[in-house]
Amino acid sequence: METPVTQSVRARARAEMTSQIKQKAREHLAQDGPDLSLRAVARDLGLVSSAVYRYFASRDELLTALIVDAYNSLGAAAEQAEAEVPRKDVHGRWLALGRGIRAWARGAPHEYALIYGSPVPGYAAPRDTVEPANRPVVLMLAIVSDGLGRGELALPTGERVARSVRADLEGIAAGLGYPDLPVPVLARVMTAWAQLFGAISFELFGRLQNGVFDYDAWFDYQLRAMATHMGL
Amino acid sequence: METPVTQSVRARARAEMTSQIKQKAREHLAQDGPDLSLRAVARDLGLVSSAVYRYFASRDELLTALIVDAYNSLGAAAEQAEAEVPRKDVHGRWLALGRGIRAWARGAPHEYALIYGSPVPGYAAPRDTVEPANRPVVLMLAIVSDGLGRGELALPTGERVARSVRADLEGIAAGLGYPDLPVPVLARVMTAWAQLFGAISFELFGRLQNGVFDYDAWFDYQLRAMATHMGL
DNA sequence: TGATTTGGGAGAGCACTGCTCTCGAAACAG
DNA sequence: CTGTTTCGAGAGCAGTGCTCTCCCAAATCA
Repeated sequence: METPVTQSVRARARAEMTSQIKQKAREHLAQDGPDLSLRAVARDLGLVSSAVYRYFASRDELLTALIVDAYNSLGAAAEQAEAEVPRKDVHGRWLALGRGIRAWARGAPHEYALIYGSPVPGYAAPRDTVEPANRPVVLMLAIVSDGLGRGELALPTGERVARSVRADLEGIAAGLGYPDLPVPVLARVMTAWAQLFGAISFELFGRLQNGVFDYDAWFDYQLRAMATHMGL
Repeated sequence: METPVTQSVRARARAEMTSQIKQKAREHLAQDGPDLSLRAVARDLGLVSSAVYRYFASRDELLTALIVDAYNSLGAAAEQAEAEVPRKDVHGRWLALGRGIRAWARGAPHEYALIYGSPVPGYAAPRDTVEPANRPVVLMLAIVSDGLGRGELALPTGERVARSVRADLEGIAAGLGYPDLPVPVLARVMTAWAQLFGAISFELFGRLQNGVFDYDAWFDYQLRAMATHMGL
């Protein structure tokens, strides 16, 4: 019942090399922008370009790996930030979640651009990415769900939601493990999710330059505004 | 006092060629994604690659020209859509504006990605782009300003805006020609602007695939939600 | 142990890219 | 008609993604 050590040596070397390539690629991405050069990565690792193809079948596959990693990294950061707030403080949990996501994005803007910027040409999101990509949304649903259970969520009233939208939202919520959330709440959460993404993108992509200077405060304002919108 | 016809011939030919290059570039962008190949554009025009450099100093400069055009195209589409609604119907004007922007984006997704996706590596927004880029925001301010004047805008109450945010927002509004709008209104308009952008980006970049199917209805819901948020 | 399969790096090479340079011809100006 | 400007052609450079062959060392099997 021993682990196959011999194979493990090779496997470990391979895993090591793979993560080294990804790491160098991330550095190049941060340094030289999104036009990632496989050859440059190989050079920095003392490799010849063709050697990299033993680990990634193409440049796109490398990028896909980086995208998957970025989704997971963002998801972990979001979950950790949110977890540090007492469960009963649903408003604080939302703020922490938003701030955590923004902090991660500011710390790794190129990886943020990778997953939330314009999609890469040849790239079609593989199955690996959809689950980690949903982690922040799942967190949002968990927060409003808790708020609802604790009676700390103001249910939206007078909400008119088209039937098709209702169906779509119910499908999404069911797929993410929250089949019982009221549709108006879902609608507002998804609206806030788009707002959050838009706010961060505006900041990181420089769309507010020479207009907003105190980005921290502006982002916080928006977080609170959407909290109110969601009834938190 | 005649126009210099002789020079005009050359100038016209040059303008013609310039716009042909841009047009073909747009087609390639739509066909083959954002990795625009100058040589391919030249080939399609029966030119050798170096000839293109008589018109654009670099690939980046061509892209910049396309970006400026895209901003203006979007601005014009937004203004036209908004103009078709009676002035007194401020709610309808907001809906028309949002739908117009989305329609333009869906009709030219690659140009939308060019201006609202991740920024191009070497590219720093030149002065030419900031004015056309602001046109949609100016429209939004015009709508809420009209709504305020006509008493059709519900002023937000209980809004707490940090001092630095207040200053930033006032600066933005003043720079866009609406120095007298109340800060809470401004804050909500800018929040809605980010939401609008986020909603369109999610749709176009496929971030809601297998979740939302009736994109029209979902977008309309969000537009109405943000209208309420702005007091329209 | 010895033979053999396998993994992975090196190197050459192909087609492509952005960009620069020189050259020549046409269009313009005086 | 002469000189100048404009602009396309072509060659060439350095870089790219990717493929192929070669080859060696390490792991596997007999």
